[in-house]
Amino acid sequence: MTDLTQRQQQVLSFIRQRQVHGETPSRREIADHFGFASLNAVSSHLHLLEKKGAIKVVQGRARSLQVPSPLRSWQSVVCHIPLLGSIPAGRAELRESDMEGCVSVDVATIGYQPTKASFALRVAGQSMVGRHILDGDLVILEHGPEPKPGDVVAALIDGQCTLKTFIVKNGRPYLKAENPQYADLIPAEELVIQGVMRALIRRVNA
Amino acid sequence: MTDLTQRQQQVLSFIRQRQVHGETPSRREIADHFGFASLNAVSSHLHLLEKKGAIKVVQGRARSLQVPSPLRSWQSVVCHIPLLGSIPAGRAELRESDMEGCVSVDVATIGYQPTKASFALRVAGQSMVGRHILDGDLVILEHGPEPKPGDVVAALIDGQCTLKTFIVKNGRPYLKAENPQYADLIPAEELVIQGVMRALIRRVNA
DNA sequence: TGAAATACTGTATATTTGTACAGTATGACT
DNA sequence: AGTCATACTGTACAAATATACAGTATTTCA
Repeated sequence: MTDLTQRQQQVLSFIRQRQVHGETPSRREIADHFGFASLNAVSSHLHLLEKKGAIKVVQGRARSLQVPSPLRSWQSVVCHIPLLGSIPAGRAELRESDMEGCVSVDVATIGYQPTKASFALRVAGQSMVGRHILDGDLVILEHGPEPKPGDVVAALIDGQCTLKTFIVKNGRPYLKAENPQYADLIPAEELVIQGVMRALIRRVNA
Repeated sequence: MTDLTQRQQQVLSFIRQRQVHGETPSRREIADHFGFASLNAVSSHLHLLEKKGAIKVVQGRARSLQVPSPLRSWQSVVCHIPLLGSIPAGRAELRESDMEGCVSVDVATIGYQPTKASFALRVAGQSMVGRHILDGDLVILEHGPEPKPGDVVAALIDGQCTLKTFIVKNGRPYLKAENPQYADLIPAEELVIQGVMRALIRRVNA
């Protein structure tokens, strides 16, 4: 396959940019962007791009350019999970005011399909290093399901949302910190469990 | 704001589904999907959905329905990183044949803008537990940049791509495993460093 | 020098698409 | 009974859009 011309690359990356923002450009919009007076300038570029396999043109459909990529065939659905700063007492209603950001990950990577009851938290403190969860890590949790012994859960303790390990001792549930310095055991019945950990994302400073 | 009718929810989720696949449906396609004989059925639904704030209709533009969401304003650009099964010797050319999957994450979450030299690996073995990197974790790396002391790097050792810590001792670079059981020190000059770790994603089995 | 590919202008047209208007039917609520 | 919102059929039309054809200038390459 021939390589792309400079101009063709420009057109391609313009289409790509628009795709990211959720809109496939029409031929007229491409012409406007590059200052073309003629639509045929766009059309011929698109033809060449298709001939070289860089794009796929669906006949007769508006705004339906497709940019295939070797990655594309591996991609799974990307879902968006609210990153909460703090969880208010009571139910973990996902209020807009508590939202601090958004975590977007594909389903295959985190290994499960998030629901409306999914949310993310940023870990504060070293209390879970024993489970290899570090300060600053981003944890994705699921609100609702009953935790199993050994699960990492988020619980509301003194108004603060804290990560603990859920354990059962003598038939009674407890929460445990995974750090020798914070080796306290809290009866789980006194607490509201906000969610069960499902995934973790860590960024490493360059 | 009024709640959505059952039918309106159906229409909305159909639009959402198509959006995920990269295409916004036209009014005729929506009509076809639901078996409407009239376009006005679609139009009135869209009007009501817009009135209730569930969608945004851009006037006069084909396939330009937008589905706003409280999350939307927080979303950043999602990028797609190839998940490699094995890295062949020599340059880390991203060949299609080595691709095993695709990791999609947004830029804000992993904290940097990946390039074409970015790739992901699945961690095999316990050699990096000391750095809180576990067996099965997914690591995102950047090919190219010179590692700094203390960075986690992927290196090609005996044809296997392995994670190590990059350290400098007596002015000479070494690679070190972060596990007392594998406490060997390898001179870095003998090896090809494939990439520097930038982020980590861990999935927790439900 | 000549051929071929690229990069455009200019004009025209068929199709897709959005939009408007008129009307029917049904259920919920007052 | 009457009003209102919802959920459609049916028809028509204008704007947006894709597409085709004819032609020019420039570069590349043989």
